[in-house]
Amino acid sequence: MEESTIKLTRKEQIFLTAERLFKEKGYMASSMRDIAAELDIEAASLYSHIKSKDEILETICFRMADQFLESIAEANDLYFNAEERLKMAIKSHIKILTGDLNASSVFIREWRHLNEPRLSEFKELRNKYENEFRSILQNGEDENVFQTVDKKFAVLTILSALNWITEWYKPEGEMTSDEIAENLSAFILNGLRK
Amino acid sequence: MEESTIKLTRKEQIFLTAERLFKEKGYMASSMRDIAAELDIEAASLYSHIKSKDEILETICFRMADQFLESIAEANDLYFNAEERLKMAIKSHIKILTGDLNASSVFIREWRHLNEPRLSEFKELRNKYENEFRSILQNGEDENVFQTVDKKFAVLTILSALNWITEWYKPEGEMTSDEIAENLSAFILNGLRK
DNA sequence: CCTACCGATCGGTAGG
DNA sequence: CCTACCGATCGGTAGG
Repeated sequence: MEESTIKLTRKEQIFLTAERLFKEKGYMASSMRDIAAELDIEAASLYSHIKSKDEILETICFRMADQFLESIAEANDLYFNAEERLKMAIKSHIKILTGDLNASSVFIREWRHLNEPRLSEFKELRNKYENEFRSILQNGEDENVFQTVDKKFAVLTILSALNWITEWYKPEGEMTSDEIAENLSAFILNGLRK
Repeated sequence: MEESTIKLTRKEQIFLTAERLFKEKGYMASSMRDIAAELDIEAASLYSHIKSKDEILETICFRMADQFLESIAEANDLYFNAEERLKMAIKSHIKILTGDLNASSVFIREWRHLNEPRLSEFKELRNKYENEFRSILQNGEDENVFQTVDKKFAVLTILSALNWITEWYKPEGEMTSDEIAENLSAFILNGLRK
């Protein structure tokens, strides 16, 4: 595990531990004392490295949001037709998810516990990301390659299928991350193509 | 709203209020005092009608689980070919979800906070339900109507797309529950057919 | 990074 | 259904 073999700052160790606990038990059910115990220190000592429990959740959620937004910008830069853009966007999304399951789960499930104004900022980033997907579907429709569908509805359906991966994916499992990406993008493209 | 116009037992009012709060803020972030305040009574008074906070969550989760299991049994009873079975199973699933968004959200998101042994019982029911879907996909493959796919993977993908509806569906929105069911079952069937 | 501690809040009970 | 209350636990601070 990274936590024990690679040298990380205490702050990063705190984030990694929190991600794991937040995924397992949820943000509200994980106490600062739980996190501290995992690191063999006292709860009060955490506050030498971080400002608050809120800060941990914020850091996790916004780091993930940034990664997702970067990856779709890259897909749009690299490709110019809708089908390849969507294929890469789906694969990158899955790569990010499976590359850090703990942080991804927190990003997907626990963002509701962000406080304002961070909560609104987060929702805005999410919306921006969904918008990029909607644009790709529109591209495909304009190119006469994709069917005419309700974009909002289609994007939410696609992203839900992708995000659910964090609920069942096991790195030791039968399917590799790439196989999942291949299957899912084929399934989705198949459903969208004319 | 049902809560004010139809006469309900106090116990049912407590469940309805809890479903709404658990959906909005999550189980852990909703206190017994929050629930009581919504009903204009003291927290201690809740305990004349229910045994514990746990009991509320259990009731919500298992009621929903029972509904889903009944609905798929009905689909299997009424139809004998895979395509019709799956179509009805999808539509019934969506009807249950949109028919009670609060309870459905709790069922989907908050079951993790069940305690043993109820947690294991719940997971078993969930697995039973997923198994019924897997059987239908197998039927379709045997009938030479559906493609050969990884059933576990396909069912999780289908259910995730269905369940995500609770995150964005608004009864006042543009799409009716039936339209969503129609679109989604067409999309899924399209992806599965040979 | 620790000891010692704070005020707030939690689920729940006793007794009426 | 309420008053009065319990022990436990929470996020966080002061001061070293």
